[in-house]
Amino acid sequence: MEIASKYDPSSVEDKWYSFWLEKKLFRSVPDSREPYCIVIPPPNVTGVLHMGHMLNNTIQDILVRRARMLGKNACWVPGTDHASIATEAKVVAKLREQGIDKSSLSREEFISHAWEWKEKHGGIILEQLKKLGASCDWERTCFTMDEARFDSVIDVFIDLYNKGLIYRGARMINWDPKALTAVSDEEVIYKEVHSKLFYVRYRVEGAGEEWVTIATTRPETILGDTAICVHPDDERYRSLKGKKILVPLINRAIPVIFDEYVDREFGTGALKVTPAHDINDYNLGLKYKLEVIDIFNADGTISEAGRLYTGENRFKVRTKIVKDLDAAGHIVKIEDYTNKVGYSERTDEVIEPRISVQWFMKMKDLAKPALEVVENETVRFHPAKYKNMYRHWMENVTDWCISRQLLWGQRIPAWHLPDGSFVVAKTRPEAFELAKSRIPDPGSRLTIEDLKQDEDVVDTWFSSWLWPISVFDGIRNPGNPDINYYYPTMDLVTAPEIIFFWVARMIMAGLEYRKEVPFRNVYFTGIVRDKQGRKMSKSLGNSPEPVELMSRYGADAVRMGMLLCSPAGNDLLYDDSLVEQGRNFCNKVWNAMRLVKQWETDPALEQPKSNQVSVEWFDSVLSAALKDINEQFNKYRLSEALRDVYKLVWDDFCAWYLEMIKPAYQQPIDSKTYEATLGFFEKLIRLMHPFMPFLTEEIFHVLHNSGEESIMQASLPQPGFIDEGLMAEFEFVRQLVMSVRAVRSEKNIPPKEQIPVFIRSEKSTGKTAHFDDVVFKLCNLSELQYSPDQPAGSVSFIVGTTECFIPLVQNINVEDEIKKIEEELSYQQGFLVTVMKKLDNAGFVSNAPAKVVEAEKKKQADAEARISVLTEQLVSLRK
RNA sequence: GGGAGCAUAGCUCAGCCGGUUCAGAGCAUCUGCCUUACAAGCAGAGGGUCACAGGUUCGAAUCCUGUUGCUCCCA
Repeated sequence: MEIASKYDPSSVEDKWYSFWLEKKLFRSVPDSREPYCIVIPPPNVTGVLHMGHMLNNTIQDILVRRARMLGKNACWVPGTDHASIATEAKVVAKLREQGIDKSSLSREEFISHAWEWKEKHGGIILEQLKKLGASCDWERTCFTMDEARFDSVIDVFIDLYNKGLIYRGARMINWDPKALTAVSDEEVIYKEVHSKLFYVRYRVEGAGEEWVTIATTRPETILGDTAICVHPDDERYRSLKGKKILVPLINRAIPVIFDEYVDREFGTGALKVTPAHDINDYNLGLKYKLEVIDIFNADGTISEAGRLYTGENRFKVRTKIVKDLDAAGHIVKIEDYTNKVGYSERTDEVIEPRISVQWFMKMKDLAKPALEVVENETVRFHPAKYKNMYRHWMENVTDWCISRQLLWGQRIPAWHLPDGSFVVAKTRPEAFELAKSRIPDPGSRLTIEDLKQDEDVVDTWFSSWLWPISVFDGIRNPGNPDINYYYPTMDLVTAPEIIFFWVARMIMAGLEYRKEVPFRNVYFTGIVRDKQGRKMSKSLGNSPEPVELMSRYGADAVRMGMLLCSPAGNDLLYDDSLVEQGRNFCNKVWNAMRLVKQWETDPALEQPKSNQVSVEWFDSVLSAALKDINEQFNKYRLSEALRDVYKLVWDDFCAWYLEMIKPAYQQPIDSKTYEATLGFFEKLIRLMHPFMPFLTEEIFHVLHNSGEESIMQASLPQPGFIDEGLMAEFEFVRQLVMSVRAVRSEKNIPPKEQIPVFIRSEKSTGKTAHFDDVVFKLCNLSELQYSPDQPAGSVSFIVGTTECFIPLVQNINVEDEIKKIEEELSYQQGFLVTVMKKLDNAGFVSNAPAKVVEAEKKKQADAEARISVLTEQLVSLRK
């Protein structure tokens, strides 16, 4: 059978994914094994797979596949979230294309359109994840709006309301004038913008030509001004005491207030106060009981209350009002200015601070225990530096605005009564009962139809924070077998940017509803950027299309490429060369398989000593590597673990071991070595499987079958005996071989030409005792001799402290040799000086630990030995 | 404005509790090879004042202070 010399992932990947599905190898149900569970950070139904998902889900798959091979009952629960703002925007846009206006539809009609949209587009990402090899238990796929998750949200809302943790009230909130909804503090992105600082003078009432000048970036809000504020100690404004100021253009008289809040250095030291449109002004307003004039409509146009420019857009009005103010003589000057402006995360619209009646969740009490479990490492962060950020947020947490003025989502289970009060209950009849019980008059005329359900829905994150519980239906059925078995989950893999949106709140929910953290470890991935360090985005067009990338290079290659360069929490600068490296590695493994596969065994053949020692050596190398890799995984250093695997397979196995045991062309190999090699190979592909599932499954089946149907059912290899002595001995051999190769390369001796090598030593202390034959083979020697003398006409080199020689047929260039040795000598002498400096230092010898002093003494001895060898060589060369 | 983090080879990073021939890895670069598994490969080579300035110490890439530059988070 001819095996292609290039690995072709396209002929392999779909085949094995279908196989895994067919055999239900991703399926998990509770049993007596130890559980290992990950819940997917639910991607948003409006999204398509991007490079960030690729990285994130690759890591999850590695963890899950590894856990499975460690004998755990591994369960990876997939799902999506409903993304109320984003989805609603998509649906509105689609309806508009069809000529349908959202406002012409009833709530129910709109929601049925949204469901239709979700059914059509909502599963795209999950399908794409299958290409990546994601071993999710697809039978468990959840959605934040399906029945169990929907009900859980409602139940939790009611419960928290009854516990007094949810309240309704008028507060300054972040208003998105495009989506026409409130958003939480976390959904506001502050961006630096170049704007203008306008100096506007206001006339002081009654007093002829007395003016006060304020500085503002938002002159349009002048229409909502209800006070001017200055610092009580500011000499400049002493005279304003008891006076009134006239708002320009509309001549409303407003008071002057004195408060230390004002920064005297900023602008003119006088501040216009617009309580309806700025959070700080709002607080001043509360303090001084100022009038609140809301000059904006929900869509960001000026309202009737503004008196001028009614119905016009806020930004257009800014230009207009400046012109009008200038014409009326109110503009003093205009400066360029850089400030930070809040934008809506979802719509990129400039956020309008607005006073509005909304639903809030009290965070302080929930935050406290949630901080505690991270501080005491019940939940571990990887990397740990994110604890700082988490702590800072938790200690300064503000109440969470959870209501959204949207239709797509869980409608708030509050029922308003005609008298303006409300009750919170799951159903209308329940609400009615509750309402009746509140009314003191039994003969009340209240009917069930009088109840009006709140129009708002809850924030999508109010679904997501329950995810680790709700995917197992643990809110509605807290004692069910799934939740008891799988919760708490083990690892969560997510991006640091949602540490507050999601991670913090999941921990709160877990502690509140299960009295137990939702996961043990949080692995923070980096952000995937392009080569220039820019975030990948659609508008920049700097992101490769993941599915296309996988079909070009293979999913295994992409997985490797992504992971190789992304230690936890570090951003990954994506470049195709990373994926190429992954592809090349796959090909390397493939070709190693081809090599081994083509060997013929001869049962009559004895195992040569060199093969026996090679097998023993690699066995130790493998064990040592497995030990290291286990440790890397324990520390969640996945990228480093992969690097170790890469080195083990490519360098130690392919470049050294296979070359050591490789039979001559078309010669058979002894069966003992062959079997050992197959054993190694299988251990290696099992080790590699979590990283590159497809290639390893293919090779697993090509090589031989150890009984399991799939590599997924095989166990992960574990370290055995490590022969340190043998490994150290081989290090000398490795150095020797590399030196001989270097000489060959330098002297242009063709690889095919056999050469002799002499080692200055007594045979009895042969440096390569166990490996003589290996050296012979790897260096293509004609002879390997141990001798106390230097042969004539030879070049020399030093391995460790041992002198070696290669006699040359051609004349050696004495000058070149001398120069080389002199350089080496001067390096060694310099080195010796630094070592002696330490050893001559009484402080060092008396203070440093004995081990360190010993090491320095060894350095001294080695350096001296080498210096003497080099000196001798110089003497003999100069003869 | 408040907080956190980072600065090591051309690039991306590792380097733990200060001490092993400690200045490393991968990629990239350069040189030579189509050597019967692999040119998606093999062999070899060059490349760094560990941001800067002080300090602690017998000893600092590592600990402390300051400076500069960059990044992130929060308001």
